[in-house]
Amino acid sequence: MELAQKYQALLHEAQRRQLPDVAGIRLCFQTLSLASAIDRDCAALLAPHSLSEGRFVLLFLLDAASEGLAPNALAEQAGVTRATVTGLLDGLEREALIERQADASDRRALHIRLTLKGKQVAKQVFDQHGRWIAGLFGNLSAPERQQLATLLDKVALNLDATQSGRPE
Amino acid sequence: MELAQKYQALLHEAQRRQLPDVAGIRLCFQTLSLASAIDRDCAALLAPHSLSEGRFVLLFLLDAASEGLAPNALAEQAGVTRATVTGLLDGLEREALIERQADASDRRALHIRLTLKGKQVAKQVFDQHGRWIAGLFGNLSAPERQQLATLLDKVALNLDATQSGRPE
DNA sequence: CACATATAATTAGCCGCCATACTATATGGC
DNA sequence: GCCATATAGTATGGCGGCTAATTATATGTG
Repeated sequence: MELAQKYQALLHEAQRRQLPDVAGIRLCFQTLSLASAIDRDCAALLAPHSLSEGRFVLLFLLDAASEGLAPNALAEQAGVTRATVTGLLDGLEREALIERQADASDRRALHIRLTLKGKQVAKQVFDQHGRWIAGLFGNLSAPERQQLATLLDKVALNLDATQSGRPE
Repeated sequence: MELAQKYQALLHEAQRRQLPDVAGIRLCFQTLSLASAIDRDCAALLAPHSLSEGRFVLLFLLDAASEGLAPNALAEQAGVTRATVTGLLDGLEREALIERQADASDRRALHIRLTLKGKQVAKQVFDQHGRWIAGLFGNLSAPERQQLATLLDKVALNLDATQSGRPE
């Protein structure tokens, strides 16, 4: 695997300094590089539709909610702040994929719905995205996948443990 | 492992729709979630020193170059654009960790060096960072680490293959 | 030497994330 | 009903990534 350039530079230096556990550093950088590569690949897939990952997530959530959703519900489900949702919705509205409608029972609130165009793009993109993501681990056997999932879980567990133990 | 909120929402919906290969989707989200968690953990470690990951990388590279480095060299090694380096250096300069000096032989160019404060912070942070990163995979056995590395490499290989095969 | 081209560092604008503040509105207790 | 508090969506500014443009400088060719 080719590590992202910054990780190559850092790793090269870690080796030069003969830091302990260079292999652990390398493993970390492998994980991060792979994640970056996946993100980059995903972005390339979404860009022709004028979508970013953030916009894609909102599109997906809205497609699943026939009655529309309020921005704060979108924020909750997407795991970002309301402020961020405003910007993402601005982009989607600019592309005529969504429309903002007033809420009848709460003058502060909005309902966000997909336009017809939005629904069409959604259908197209989800199909494409689904096929792409299904192929990501396509060269791993079922046992290998299980193995990978278990190992990732184990690392995440360690991360959670060290994080909660941090005296901050 | 607890997936990032947006992935939980997407996965929930993928399950609801009975998409094929939900396990593959889940595996992808596990990888991305772990990477995000590592990034977040790293950011928490660096923040008390007024450093972000980007700044840390530059600090590290500069610490390794006793004669200083030019911004374009930093950009190359860090794998970002010169424009991005300018912003990062601005931040580091603001914190008095670096100084910009004119290059005697090329009026367009600069030399970037660590200040004394910069060297001290660097020493402290690298020590801390090294211990942190060494502990990341601390709960994996040596064979498990090897396994994880191999699996990550394999996925990355697949990603590279599908990417170069893309007719763009 | 003149000039076309390339390069260095920075600026400006876009994007997506955050936190904070703001304006308008809703809620609940007294 | 009044008022303190909370909430909805947005604006603003910071940050770090990008691209393209800019100004100053360097290079190479004829």
